[in-house]
Amino acid sequence: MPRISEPTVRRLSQYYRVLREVEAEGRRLVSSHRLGEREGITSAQVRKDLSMFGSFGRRGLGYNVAHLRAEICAILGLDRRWRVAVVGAGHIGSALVAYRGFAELGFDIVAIYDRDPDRIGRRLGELEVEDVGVLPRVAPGTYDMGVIATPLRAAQDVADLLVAAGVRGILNFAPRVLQVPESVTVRTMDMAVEFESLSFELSRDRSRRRRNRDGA
Amino acid sequence: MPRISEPTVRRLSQYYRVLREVEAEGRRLVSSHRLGEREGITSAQVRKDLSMFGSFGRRGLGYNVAHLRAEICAILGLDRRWRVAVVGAGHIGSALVAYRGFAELGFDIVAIYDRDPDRIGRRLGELEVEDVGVLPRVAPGTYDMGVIATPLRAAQDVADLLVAAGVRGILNFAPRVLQVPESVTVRTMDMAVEFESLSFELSRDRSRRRRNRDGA
DNA sequence: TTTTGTGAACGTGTTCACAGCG
DNA sequence: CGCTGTGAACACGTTCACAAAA
Repeated sequence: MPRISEPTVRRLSQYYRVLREVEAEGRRLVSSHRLGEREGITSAQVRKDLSMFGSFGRRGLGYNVAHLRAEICAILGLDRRWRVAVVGAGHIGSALVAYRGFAELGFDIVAIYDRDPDRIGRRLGELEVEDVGVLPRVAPGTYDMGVIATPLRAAQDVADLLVAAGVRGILNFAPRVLQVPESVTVRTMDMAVEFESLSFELSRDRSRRRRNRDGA
Repeated sequence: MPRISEPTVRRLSQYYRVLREVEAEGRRLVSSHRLGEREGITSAQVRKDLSMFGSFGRRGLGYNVAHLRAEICAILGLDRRWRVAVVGAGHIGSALVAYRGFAELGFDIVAIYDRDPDRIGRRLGELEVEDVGVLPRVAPGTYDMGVIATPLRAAQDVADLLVAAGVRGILNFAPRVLQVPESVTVRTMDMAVEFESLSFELSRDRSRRRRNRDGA
């Protein structure tokens, strides 16, 4: 199996989304063209991405929707459930706990922590906000992933706590690059960067605009 | 001025952040090495990025912090204020309105809309939730940018409304690629893609792990 | 004929390495 | 000597174009 690039993984996620839609529409087969179209991806790119993992299609016909969906599901590691701990019970943390879409994909938010005594003990859906002080005492392996939804100043400390608790992946909402061991993967959602990239684009001369790219 | 790539713009945003920190620390000069270090960017990359816009440094010394900060501020279009309308007064929309960090960068959230009668009229900080039905009647130019923080099914309709209202940039939290005219720029924050890219990474054999990348 | 799978060509972004200047 | 600015080399991702298969 060749090295898989980050853009390829992100697109697999998009194909997976389209496949679920297409499956719901009752189609049995889908071409690389149709598969990429909805997400603005060329058919050549779709075929190249999929060919990294095997030959899933049939020449002249396309891909079997159910089969390809199952393959990508396994490739992305979505054929199991992931236990996620959220740290920070502010707006973002609450939003994540309230949103049901992640559980559908296999990501169960099983705990939410905060430092603020006013928040500790409050109910959020099925969960009760726990004191982040007890996080260092959870058994390793309790959580697979952590989400950092705290103010900036707490982010690195929380990252350290999550790493100590044995998480192997972190989704970070704080606008800062986190120091973590090589064995831990971090993805940062940086809204400031997105806003600023919009303002850069809007500040440019209209006449020299390029194709409208979308991070999707 | 050469064509500026998307990764370069995102890094400018990161340099800008470091420069504000470094300025607060009272430093007058900063080297390309120090400037990139905190965000995990090499000094060569820093110099290359900056050289796209001019020669801001002094050989043997580095860059003047205040001056470079002002230059990047202008390049990113942060030397003015941007009027932002948020559509969707759920958790994400509320989080954006409550967070003060964006105003510091020049992004003023000046309105929040929703469709739900239970939410319309409610106060969120300084704002009152307005009926999204009145959005088509705002004067063009009232908003520079829009944020889509609605459920998936409403996203494209809201995008159309925002475009009709004359916004030129959209920050989209719905997991879907939006159809907009070429003159409008969209950036999508897709949490499902981020979660799935984490699960892909965590599912891979540890031994073949690569350098830990961070989208920052 | 349709559509995949894929090497080869291409384009773009990153890194190297060093000349140039302070 | 230190650090920037930058062409040249390199690595990587995308697109092309076509043989192969249904």
